Amino acid sequence: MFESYAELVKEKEKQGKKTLPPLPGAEPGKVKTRFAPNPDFVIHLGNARPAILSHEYARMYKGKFILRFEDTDPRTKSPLGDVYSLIKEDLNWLGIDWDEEYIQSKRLPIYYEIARKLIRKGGAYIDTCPREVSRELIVKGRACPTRDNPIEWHLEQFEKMVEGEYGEGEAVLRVKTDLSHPDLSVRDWVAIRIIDTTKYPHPIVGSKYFAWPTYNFAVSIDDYMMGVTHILRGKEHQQNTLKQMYLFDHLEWKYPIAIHFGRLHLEDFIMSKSLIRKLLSENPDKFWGYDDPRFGTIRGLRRRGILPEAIRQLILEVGIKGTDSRVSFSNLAAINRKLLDEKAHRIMFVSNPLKVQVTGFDEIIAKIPVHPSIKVHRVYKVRSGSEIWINKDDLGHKQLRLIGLGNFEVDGKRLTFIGNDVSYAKKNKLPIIQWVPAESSVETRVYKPIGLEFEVEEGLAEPGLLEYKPGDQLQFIRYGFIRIDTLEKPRVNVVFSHE
RNA sequence: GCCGCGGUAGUAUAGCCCGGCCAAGUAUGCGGGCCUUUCGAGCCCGUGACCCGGGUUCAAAUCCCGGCCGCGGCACCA
Repeated sequence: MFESYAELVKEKEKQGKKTLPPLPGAEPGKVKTRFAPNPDFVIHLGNARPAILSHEYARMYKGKFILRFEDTDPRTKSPLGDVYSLIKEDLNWLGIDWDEEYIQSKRLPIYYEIARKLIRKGGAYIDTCPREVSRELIVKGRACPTRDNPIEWHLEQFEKMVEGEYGEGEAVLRVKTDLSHPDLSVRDWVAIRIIDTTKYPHPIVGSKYFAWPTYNFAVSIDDYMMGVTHILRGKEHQQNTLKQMYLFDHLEWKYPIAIHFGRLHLEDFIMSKSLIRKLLSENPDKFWGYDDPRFGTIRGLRRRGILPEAIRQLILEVGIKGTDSRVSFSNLAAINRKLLDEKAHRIMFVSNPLKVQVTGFDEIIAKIPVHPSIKVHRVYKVRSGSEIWINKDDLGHKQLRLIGLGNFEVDGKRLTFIGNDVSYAKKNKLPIIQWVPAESSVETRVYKPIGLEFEVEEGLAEPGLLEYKPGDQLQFIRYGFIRIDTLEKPRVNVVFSHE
């Protein structure tokens, strides 16, 4: 157990890790945070912010972290059955583990129980006015006349709502707040409404329930009952915090500490759930799915070759500021590059290939280092007079050095060996270039995400590429980092991560 | 329109609560150098910011007021 925040920080720094600013009101061992996604879509980089920060703070203070699925709207934000597990996969991949897991749709009886309690306390009422009528009254600072009915009446109507005797729009449970609050949505906000689940079945509980809690109602109850001490979420929830506080007051509960941070935009990437959904349904041939590397979804970034640790570092760096952050991809790439560089194996890949002949020696055993800091090599035997592929653009020099082969003099499409001295190459600033043996190259297609498009580049890689499998991340020498995506017979498809 | 939050270098962030040690730290980017028997990296040096205007004070990035700009919310969505 740590005595203070200062010690927590010291401990972290000892491990060489980035630290977050202290969490207000946090006591080591007692912090409890949660990440509460709506399973209507896979999570993206923006969602990773509350997830990673909440998790990080919980771990930092040796507290608990909860994963909670907020799936209480089968009508307009219909949860998708497979998304629950996809989100869990994404979180695991990000290195997030959780101590407790809940699904709100399985907790409706709990919300009903609290609703009854709240009605008995006079903190909520059943509104059976037509929706437009209630609306007009609330705008004027008044309310549906049923607000003043006796508590017994409300309790009865509530049971009718639960039993399914009311149809959609015929009755709602409202929390009493302040009918003169400047924000109209705060005035007597809706806690429970009817959703006809015979028309909109819920992927988990089907058509079992008709009375569904709204976000604010379910969140409040869960945060209280689960003992959440700190709520970290985006500033789009600021008004919700206000609404929820009325409920906490009615029930005499203490509100957790809430922190609202700004939005996180990754420039040039689509993060909007609705837009991605639309693109996928309208262009099924153009996009690859939730994990298309052109999308800012967590799985998209993974397929692009972004490491989970890079995402974590970015989020920790951005922190809990209230302002929006516009992060460029090159910034994320810079973090990723640093992590990738020390472990990505090197492969010689030639784009824009041109066949040339090498002469002026007998036979050279070219040793290509798998990685500059490892003493393992791939070996290619090259005889004088044989052909290799190099990038056409590299031919514009008088002399050049071919990695592992030596220094050469350029004469048209013929390269003549002039020595193997590296210092000569350095001294004369010869470009040190990659090449691929002509008789055993690997056809390679590179997909470079550019906005919503792919720039496709065909090229040839050295045979060593075949030692790797989809998902492996490599550096194509003088080209950039790539992630092997799929193997298509003789061809290898890779996704370009970044330079 | 109403309500709320915020504005530090190209980008991101520290500092702001508890004014002085901040002629503002860090990362990335950019420029230059060094090292290395091969790409990359690493190391060193340099570049560059407190939205504007008033006020309080011996002293303001930090406190107060006004303006401007950005963002969020104003659902029987989450």
